[in-house]
Amino acid sequence: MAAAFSTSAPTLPSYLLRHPLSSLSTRPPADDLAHSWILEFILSQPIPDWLVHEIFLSLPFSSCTFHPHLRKAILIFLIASELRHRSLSERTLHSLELIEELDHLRGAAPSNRLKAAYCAVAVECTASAFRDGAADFACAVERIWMTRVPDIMRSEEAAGLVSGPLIEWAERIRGWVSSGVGGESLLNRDIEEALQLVSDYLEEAKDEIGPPFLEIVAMEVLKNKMDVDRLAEKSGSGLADMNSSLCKLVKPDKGFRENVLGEQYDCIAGVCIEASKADRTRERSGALADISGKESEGNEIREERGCASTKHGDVCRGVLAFDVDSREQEVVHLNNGGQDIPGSSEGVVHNLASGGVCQAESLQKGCLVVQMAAEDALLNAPAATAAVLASSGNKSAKCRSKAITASSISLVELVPGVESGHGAPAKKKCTLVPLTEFAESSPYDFKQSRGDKVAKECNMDAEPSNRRKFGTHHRIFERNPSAHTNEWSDESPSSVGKSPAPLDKIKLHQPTRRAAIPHLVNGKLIKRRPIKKWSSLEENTLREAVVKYGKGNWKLILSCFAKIFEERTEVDLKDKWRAMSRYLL
DNA sequence: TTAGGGTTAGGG
DNA sequence: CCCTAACCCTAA
Repeated sequence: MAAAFSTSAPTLPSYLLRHPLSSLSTRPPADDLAHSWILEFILSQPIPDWLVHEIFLSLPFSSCTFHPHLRKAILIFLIASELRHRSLSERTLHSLELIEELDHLRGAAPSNRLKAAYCAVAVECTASAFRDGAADFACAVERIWMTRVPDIMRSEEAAGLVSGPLIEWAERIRGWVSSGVGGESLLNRDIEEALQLVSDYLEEAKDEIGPPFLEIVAMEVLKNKMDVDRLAEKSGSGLADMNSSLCKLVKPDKGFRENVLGEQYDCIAGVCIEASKADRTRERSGALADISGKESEGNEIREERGCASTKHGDVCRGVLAFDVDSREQEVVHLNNGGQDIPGSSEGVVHNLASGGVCQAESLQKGCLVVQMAAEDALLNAPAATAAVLASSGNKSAKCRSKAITASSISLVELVPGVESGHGAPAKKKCTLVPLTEFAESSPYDFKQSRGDKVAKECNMDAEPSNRRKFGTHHRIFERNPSAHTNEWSDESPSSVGKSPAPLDKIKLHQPTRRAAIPHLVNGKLIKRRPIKKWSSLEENTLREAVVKYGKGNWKLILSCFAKIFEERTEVDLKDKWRAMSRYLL
């Protein structure tokens, strides 16, 4: 269907063409168009950040080039994510710089709110470092005020971030550093002010980029009952499929609803179910999962009531059950032009705090339009979802995609690979590219116009020295080596105070492990971990987890039952299952 | 990250 | 000493 859109775009209704992601002049590779729509839609949904990331990784983008509009949406999402965690870091600064460069590229005037937010974040980062100690403060001043800020002042693209207050702060802080006095006033700063300014800018930015393409399409379909016959007639066979789909969507027959639409809901339901489970695991430090079924109160009820079912007809029960904070829940009936969505008699549980009915409707629209407009990607949605589920915390599983046909999804093989040995054909290296990197990937239109100057090296393993520099300023298409904060990882106590984790890998929750490397204890060399007998709880959990997730998904199982499998490794799980299998045989 | 072979600790 | 469970190593 994406191909149909790309080849017969002139016949598209004008309201579709108004959206940046439908622009003929800036169209990404056809295969990626639908994925861009989906990603843009997903970014706007009230689902956990890590899940957005997982879905993103499951979208088989064929190219590393992204539309500036999509990149801006990603950057806004990343900043919003930090805001939700009440965390402002130099990564926030970096994201704001990237946004300013994107705005500059399209000729948009610098935003005053953006300037204010940038200044506030820069000061807050400095204040935060100041609170951490003199050494951190000195480093932060060096990075932010001696390097970053002068760089943006010099650079053409990010100069729009420079404001009077920023210059004043730069002078003030440099003065403090040189004189050694006066910095104490930084301690009195309130992060709330910075958070509010960033929040204000985000509101403006979200208004500016507007609703997702898919939502606009869905809105039109649902409101105006798009004249699909006329559209199809105009477009010829290219849109015949869309015509057919639209007819079914607007007037869905039972079979279609159950078999096709239901499947889409099934996918999303599955993702959300796992989101709910995994979030519970994370949020409660792994206090999960009495899988014997004793746990049946509060949020868990959602799952037991029906979320766990993935059979058609059941899939809409408790679809959006990813709220883990026991916030108010409400059952909302989805309605499609007076007709219930299949299986929706029980309604959709969703998070009112995140947008209420609109969110449920958005999801509904997304499903409808995804079915209509992104057939290429969404026909593979079950496989993609399976990949998400199978690889939550198990990234390489995506490369193998056991449960997925090879043709169905290329997943994260987005990164130009390294040559394999023995003269074998070059393989794509299965390197995961976090959303942050794609937000920084070069826009295809800009890339073409500027040649290799801005070409992004997608291989995250590449040495920074291989990357083009633009003075000392961190170019929009380069990673920022000084950016701190790893928003995709759960902060572990052991990581506090240490160097930030590399940003090119997603970190999922890891249970604490017993020391495995040979080490000295009281002068005695410990070569291996002490033997820890498996409890019956662990054994039972493992049995049920294998039934649930399948043998071989040890990382996923460990992640889901981190609390129960405390101090176990995925290899331990594998070994134990092997031993148990032997016993059973 | 996983699978499978190898090694080690501990109980009988 | 043997057996088994738990743990380790390493190729793919």
